[in-house]
Amino acid sequence: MTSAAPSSRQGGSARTGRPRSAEADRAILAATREALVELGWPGLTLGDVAARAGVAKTTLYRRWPGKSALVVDAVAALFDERLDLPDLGSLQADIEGVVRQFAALLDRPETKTALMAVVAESTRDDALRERIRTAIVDRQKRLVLLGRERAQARGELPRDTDPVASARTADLIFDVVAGAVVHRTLVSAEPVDTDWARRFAALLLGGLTAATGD
Amino acid sequence: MTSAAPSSRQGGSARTGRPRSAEADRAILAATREALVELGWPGLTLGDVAARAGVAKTTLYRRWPGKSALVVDAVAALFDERLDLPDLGSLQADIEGVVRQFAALLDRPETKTALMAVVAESTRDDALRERIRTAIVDRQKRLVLLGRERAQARGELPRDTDPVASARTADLIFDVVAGAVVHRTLVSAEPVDTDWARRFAALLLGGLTAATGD
Amino acid sequence: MTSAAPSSRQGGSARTGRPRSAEADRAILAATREALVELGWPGLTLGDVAARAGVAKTTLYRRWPGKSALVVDAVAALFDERLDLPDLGSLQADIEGVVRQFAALLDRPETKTALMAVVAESTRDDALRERIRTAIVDRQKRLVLLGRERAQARGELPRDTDPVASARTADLIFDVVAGAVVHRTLVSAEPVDTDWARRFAALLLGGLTAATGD
Amino acid sequence: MTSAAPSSRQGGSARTGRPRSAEADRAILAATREALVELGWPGLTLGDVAARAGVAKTTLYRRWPGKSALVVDAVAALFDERLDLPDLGSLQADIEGVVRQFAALLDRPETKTALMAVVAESTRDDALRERIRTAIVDRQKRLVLLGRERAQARGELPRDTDPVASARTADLIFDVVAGAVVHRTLVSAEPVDTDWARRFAALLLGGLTAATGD
DNA sequence: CAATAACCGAGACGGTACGTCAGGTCTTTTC
DNA sequence: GAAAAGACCTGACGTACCGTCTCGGTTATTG
Repeated sequence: MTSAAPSSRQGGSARTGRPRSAEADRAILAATREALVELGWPGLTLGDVAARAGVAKTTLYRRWPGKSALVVDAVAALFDERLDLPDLGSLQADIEGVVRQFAALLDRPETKTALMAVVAESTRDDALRERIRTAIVDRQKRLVLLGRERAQARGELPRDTDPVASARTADLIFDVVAGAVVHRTLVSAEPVDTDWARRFAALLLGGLTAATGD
Repeated sequence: MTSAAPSSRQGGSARTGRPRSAEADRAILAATREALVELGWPGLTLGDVAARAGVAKTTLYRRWPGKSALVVDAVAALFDERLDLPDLGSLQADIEGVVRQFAALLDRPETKTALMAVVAESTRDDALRERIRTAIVDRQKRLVLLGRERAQARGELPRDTDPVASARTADLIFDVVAGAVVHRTLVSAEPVDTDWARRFAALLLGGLTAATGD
Repeated sequence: MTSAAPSSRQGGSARTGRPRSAEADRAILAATREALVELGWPGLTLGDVAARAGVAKTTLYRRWPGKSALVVDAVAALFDERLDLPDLGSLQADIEGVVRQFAALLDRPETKTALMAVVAESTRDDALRERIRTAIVDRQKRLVLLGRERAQARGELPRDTDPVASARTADLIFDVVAGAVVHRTLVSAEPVDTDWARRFAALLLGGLTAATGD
Repeated sequence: MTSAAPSSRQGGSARTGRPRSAEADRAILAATREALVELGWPGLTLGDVAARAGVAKTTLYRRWPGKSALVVDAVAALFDERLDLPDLGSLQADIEGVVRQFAALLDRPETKTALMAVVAESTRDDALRERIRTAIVDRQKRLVLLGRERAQARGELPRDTDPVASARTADLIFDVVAGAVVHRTLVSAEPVDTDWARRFAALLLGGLTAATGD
């Protein structure tokens, strides 16, 4: 499940000339993550990334529109790699598990420093917001859907009746889970330990099961 | 309820010399908010702020260590002004109310663009993180405490028994509420409308009342 | 007789990449002289020079280490242009001529204000002193050598026997002539008029012819 | 023969109020020389001088109009102290002696770095030029006059007949001697050793005795 | 001996230039 | 025609020093 490709050539009929090096793409994204670890978002410069990747700055600008988009692509791969939903036997356990995975991901220096920054930029850049949505947000909503399916199969949650309400609830849950973990980790700057994960999962689970009707 | 003063002179024994102009502080913070509205976080420069405030750049650097800290102070005042917790008769209504207030605050151009940016910077700057905590986070936790008190008075929530657990729960709720609203607004980039607020409040309320013990 | 080029790329093997604009060099040096005329040495700023030359400040710093070095190069060209030694028929006349030329040069606003300033800076900056020596001092010693040759051809001075002593004497004469004119013009702040030039030339000529041996 | 007092109160009728501290004057001038030695002219700042002297910057500005004037006063005292004209028995020896004294003075870090700088500034500041003239130049012309008197007493030079021509010649000699030594020391940056002093004195002496008429 | 006037230290103030750095673009030569 | 190299323009950065100002407080002379 390879993550987002960089912006492919826009013009349709491009066949002639030297082809773009695929190796360069990998090197650039790896260099970006590496630089992010060492320097953090504010210290990361495209010139430095280019130098680490053994690539000219020009090449970099030919493929990404700027620093933010590059970082989104570099970080998105980590989300695919690091987040999954192993079946832990109960919805409570599954929630705890994904919460702790997500917290661990946010604790990595690459993501910790970069995620809020690109979100901040995205408030003024629609293309960037769209890139974040497709490369990160929408891809990870699968976890919510999968978790609910399993819980329904186990009988922990009722079957969906209205598909529209179902989708809205999934979005709500995603915002609550992701938002709470991000806020705990980056704003409150407190650890997401076993205790917190358990208490958060209990709160969420209580809310989900209490809301019989709506 | 005046919000955080800028970094006062660190040396304790400061009585001599020309005193700092209090007028300048006000002008600088106002200019910062104004510039934030017009230019957004990335476009905001300290030189421009100084010019708008009719103040020299050096004056600005004498009082704040940098752009981020200044913005935190400038924005913190808005949180004090814009967030309160009028008694709407029920916990559900109180939650809905504060959620919508907070969402409205995050929709203002000053905060939308700046808040995530300073949080991003704070991941690499302990002093900045501390400033955010004292100027914004800790101050707004009062809303959670007040809401719970009222709900307890109404009999909607049980009385606290263990003060330690009580404090931990307050923190959890704060992370959930603030995180969910921020994520909905800035990451998912969807509106916090009446419906969402109602459904979120119901979810949270369910979780709170379901968790009898713990 | 084009004067000193600015500091060329230090690394030897530079062939690739965009070459430095030769046009920029000319524009910068011209702008420097122009700014020097209008603002004088203390008022001259590199930012202003860059703006006049239609060039970025960085371009300027890429080629010169600072204000002083730039001014040396800018002024050196004037020395090449403005000083020569037309054959006026006698050593006395030749000395008078070059003295008045030099005084006229020192009376120009570009040189008057800048020359002493860079010499002052050079007392603490070896690289600058070396630049002054190669770009100005050594180049103008040619005038002394040429004048002596002519005088010898006319029989006004004896032929050199010892080349070492000859060089030392040339240096001495250069210091005396240049030093006296500079001191008269800038320190005593009195004009180098016909009378002064004639009396100075007579003094020097007397010294030269009196010293038969060494 | 105490050298120039700093600018006294301009208003005539000042008698009342606290008088200016004479101690401060001494401390400031000493601090100036000290800072000049350590930092050189370009690195010397009035704030630093004030701190060294244990004095407020205000006090300093109350007495001198700026950096240059202060330095002139600080340096002028050295000229008085370090230059004299002991009778060495012949005009040649006297010239050599004063030349070497002057060169030694110019080799001190205070003077080396400061002298050209204030001269440079004086080209744009008439008050400063006047201060240099009265505090330094005119005071040291005494050496020329004294040397000539002695040489006349010894019979090495003819008695003056025309007082006007006599004064003009003294000025010329002063420019030649001071100029040559300054140029040798600061521009050519070569040492004024025994040999150079002897050859220079010989040249000058030759010029003086050759010029019978005129 | 009180009033007054000028001094003093400290340090904040508005300015201005500094030299550096990053973002992007453009121009070469090489592959 | 893409790639590497590197010069280019733009514009902000944070610092330093300038010379002025505003404080609280300290000497002197004058009344």
